[in-house]
Amino acid sequence: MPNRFVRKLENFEKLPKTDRQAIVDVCQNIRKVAARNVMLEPGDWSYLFVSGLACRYQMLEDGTRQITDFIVPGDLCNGYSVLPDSGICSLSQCSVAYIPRDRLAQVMERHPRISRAFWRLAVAEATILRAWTANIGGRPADKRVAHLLCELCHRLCAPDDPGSNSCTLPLSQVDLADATALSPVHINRVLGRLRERKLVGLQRRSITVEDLRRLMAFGQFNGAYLHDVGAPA
Amino acid sequence: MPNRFVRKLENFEKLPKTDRQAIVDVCQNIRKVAARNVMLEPGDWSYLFVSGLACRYQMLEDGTRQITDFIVPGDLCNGYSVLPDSGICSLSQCSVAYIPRDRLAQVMERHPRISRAFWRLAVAEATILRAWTANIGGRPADKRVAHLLCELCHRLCAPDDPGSNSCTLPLSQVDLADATALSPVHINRVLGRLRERKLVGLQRRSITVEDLRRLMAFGQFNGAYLHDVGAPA
DNA sequence: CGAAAGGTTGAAACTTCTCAAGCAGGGTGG
DNA sequence: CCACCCTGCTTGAGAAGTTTCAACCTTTCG
Repeated sequence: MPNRFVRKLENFEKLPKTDRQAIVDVCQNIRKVAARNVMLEPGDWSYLFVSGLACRYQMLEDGTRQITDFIVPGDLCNGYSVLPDSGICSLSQCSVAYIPRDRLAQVMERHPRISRAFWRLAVAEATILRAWTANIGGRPADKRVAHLLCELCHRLCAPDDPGSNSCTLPLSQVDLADATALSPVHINRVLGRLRERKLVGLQRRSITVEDLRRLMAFGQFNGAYLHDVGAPA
Repeated sequence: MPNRFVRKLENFEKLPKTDRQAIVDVCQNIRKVAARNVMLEPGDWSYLFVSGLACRYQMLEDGTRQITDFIVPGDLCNGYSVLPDSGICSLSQCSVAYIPRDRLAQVMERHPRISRAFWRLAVAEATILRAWTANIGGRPADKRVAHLLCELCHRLCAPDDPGSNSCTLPLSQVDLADATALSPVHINRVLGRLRERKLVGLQRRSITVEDLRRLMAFGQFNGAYLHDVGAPA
């Protein structure tokens, strides 16, 4: 199950078998979390997401919820940066490996390579966050939405079906609005236009990317910044 | 000189003297970079910023420049995430320690604690990036500008003068526009209003925060997310 | 001295938001 | 099984915030 995490780490740092095993060992305590559940980032546990989709968000002073990033299988959430008014919310049903904080520290102590891989991974994730900022700050609504959907497809769907040109995302329109910093009403209109062009399909609580390649062109999406994190094996 | 970096790392992980020394040793090759210089993130070097202010940016398809974060003394830029259309630009004169990539790898190999501290630091920086997203996505222009200025003051000025209530930032209005995702014209008007309220002062290529405490209240700034990185010793 | 860069100001245009009302589906209790 | 409610989606119209265009000014620099 945590293979995907190991695979991701090995994008950065080839790990000897003992290191890989150490990671697998530490990920035994897996639990299911229902969709639409707020998961407080706890002080003593780290989360390794095994399946499902979640998002990190921040509440602003005026009651707005800003989603700051999505969490996909193979992502590690260490509760170090617990802030008031921020949290993690599952969007679909997720399974999550709960890792005691001190065991993780122990593993890093004993396997320096893992520490370094963690660092590289964190740096790569920062690149994704910057692309998010650029997307929200710089692109008009329709391309912004398209770009975000493309990112999610790549991070979420690609590993299971590399050549896939379509992918269903468990997002409500309000979720998308909070992620793109647009109003739900506007999101609805933008999605309507994307649907007219047969780029996406809309369901009650999910959005299907029908033609990923054309959507990428439309949203000027270049996946280089994903740094192959989560790419097919 | 790199003391500030060590100090930052030790926010996360107490380092033995040998580790601290290893970092200092690796930071000997210091060069000056003039203001307004594009510094390509090179493949073989890491940069440790010692003094000055720089920014990371990303060019978008329509020619917009989006600044995604600021780089302050004590920040480490490892060129791993070199992307097309993104780069680093000095805003003031900077001094930068150039560190050969392989030496840094070596240091991490020999000093596992340093790797772990690097990881923690990268995670903390991600928190700052998320706050940036939330700021751009969620706040109206005036508060957004105020918030950004507050962040910069905290990261840039505080270490030198903890209790300071004012601080001069080497930013042109266009820089601020690119950082906040607002047009230069609008930035100009917003700054005009902040000046009327005696919150900031405007110079030709710099902005002075005159009353940081009031500006923080106005921009609803809570520095918790800075995670004490760069905080006074 | 001229040119370039940064800043200032006004007016019109545009994107996006808000408010408001209405519809559809899915689950629940009667 | 139906009525109901709740959530999520849809649509229209007016309002707001922000952008664009354009002109002009000021300072710096070559």
